[in-house]
Amino acid sequence: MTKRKPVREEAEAPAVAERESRAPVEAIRAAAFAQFAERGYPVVTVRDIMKACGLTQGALYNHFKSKDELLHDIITSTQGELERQCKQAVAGAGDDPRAQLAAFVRVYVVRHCRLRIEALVANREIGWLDAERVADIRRSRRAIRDIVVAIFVEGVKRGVFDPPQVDGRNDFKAIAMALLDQCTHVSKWYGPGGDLTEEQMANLYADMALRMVGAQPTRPA
Amino acid sequence: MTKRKPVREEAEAPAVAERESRAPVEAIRAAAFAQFAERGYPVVTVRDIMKACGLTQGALYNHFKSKDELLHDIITSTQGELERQCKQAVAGAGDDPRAQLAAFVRVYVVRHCRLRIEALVANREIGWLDAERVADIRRSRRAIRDIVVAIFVEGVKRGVFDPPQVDGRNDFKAIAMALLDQCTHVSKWYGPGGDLTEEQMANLYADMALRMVGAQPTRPA
DNA sequence: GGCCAATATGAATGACTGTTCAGGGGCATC
DNA sequence: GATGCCCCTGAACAGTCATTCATATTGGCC
Repeated sequence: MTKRKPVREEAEAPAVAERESRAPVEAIRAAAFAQFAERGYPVVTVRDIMKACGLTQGALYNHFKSKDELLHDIITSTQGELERQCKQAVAGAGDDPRAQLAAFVRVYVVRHCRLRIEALVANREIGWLDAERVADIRRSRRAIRDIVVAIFVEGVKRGVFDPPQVDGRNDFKAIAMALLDQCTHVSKWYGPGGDLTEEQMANLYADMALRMVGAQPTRPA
Repeated sequence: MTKRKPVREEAEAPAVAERESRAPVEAIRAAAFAQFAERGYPVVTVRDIMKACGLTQGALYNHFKSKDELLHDIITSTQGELERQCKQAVAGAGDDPRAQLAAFVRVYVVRHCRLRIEALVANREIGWLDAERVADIRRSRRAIRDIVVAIFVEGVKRGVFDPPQVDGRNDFKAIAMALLDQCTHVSKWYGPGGDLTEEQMANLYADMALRMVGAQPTRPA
């Protein structure tokens, strides 16, 4: 994307040191990202990445310890941003679990429509990381799932949700996984040239989510 | 699908020649399968696969043209069987679209719980195949989606479904994709050691599916 | 002008890749 | 016993890979 050469910018803007130190790293990140998305981590070579930002293979190791670390770096930043947005959406949705769930799904779906490349890489390439690097990403995913579960719990407590039960018992985790799976994987097939806009997708999925948990109408019809 | 060498079959018990000709091919398939599932197609070597079934790398090429063809063979047989099972489930579910949808989801979910390794490979590794080999797999997936869409259409026509709309219009394809995504990806997280049995998963997902499309209760409560 | 710390280069390293192929065994058939 | 077929072996081939490193270039600072 933004391909920047290490041009020294004369002392002016306050972010001088920052921009200078960030430029090559950012270029590598962006190039790696685009290539991982298109062709997949294991078949993208270090040479490919570096050539795409006008450098040679050796230069990578001035900025990242290894190819693995580069991937990890990319995925964690995407995942962290997703978690942050989800929390923010729920926090800003007021008190009603129905509104919270709708807000959550809306943000989640819009993000996965808009940044579907990022989502794709994060979901598809995670398997190439070694166990310890994968751990904190899994933690973040569990955290997101638990946000959803908490909304379910509160909604049932207040009597505004009536989710499907398994042999008379609730299994919020399974329902949360089903919901997240369906929302996550819009990134696999949604395209802006399709029938629906991001906004329409968000509305549709929020609607389906509320139906899945048997939400009562917000105001008495 | 059934790849059979041009072995002249002597006139005798048909099972003999079949067993003999199938043994090495099947062993390779199974070994490749297990390894692709665990580590991913591009990092599994031909040597790995063949060692796992007690042969050396060269022997692969007595049975498959290339590593690519081996993967393609594995995925198409899985996908074909899935499509067959889905059609059968719907056909055997009687006339009511609600029963058809429930039967479809039940079969689809049970299969993706039970054969989650197969599903995982088929979904994750498909990207390594070249365009022409990928085409018939995509065709099969569209066929499955269209089964679902057809059920939606019929259900709405009969007034037993009331699915969420987008700006007053139906988008059955989007809903079908959402439903299939959520059912497909149980293969990523379901484990027999978890809280629910396959049967309970099937019931839960069938229930959610009916809710998603606003199905009327089957008999007046 | 001289020095320093970053950073880029590109050849070299050593390992691993999918695929080919000449050679050889095992076995049912003549 | 010979023939012919299927199948396997294991070395060889021609690549590609991530990573390292000695060497060079750079701009900022004294």
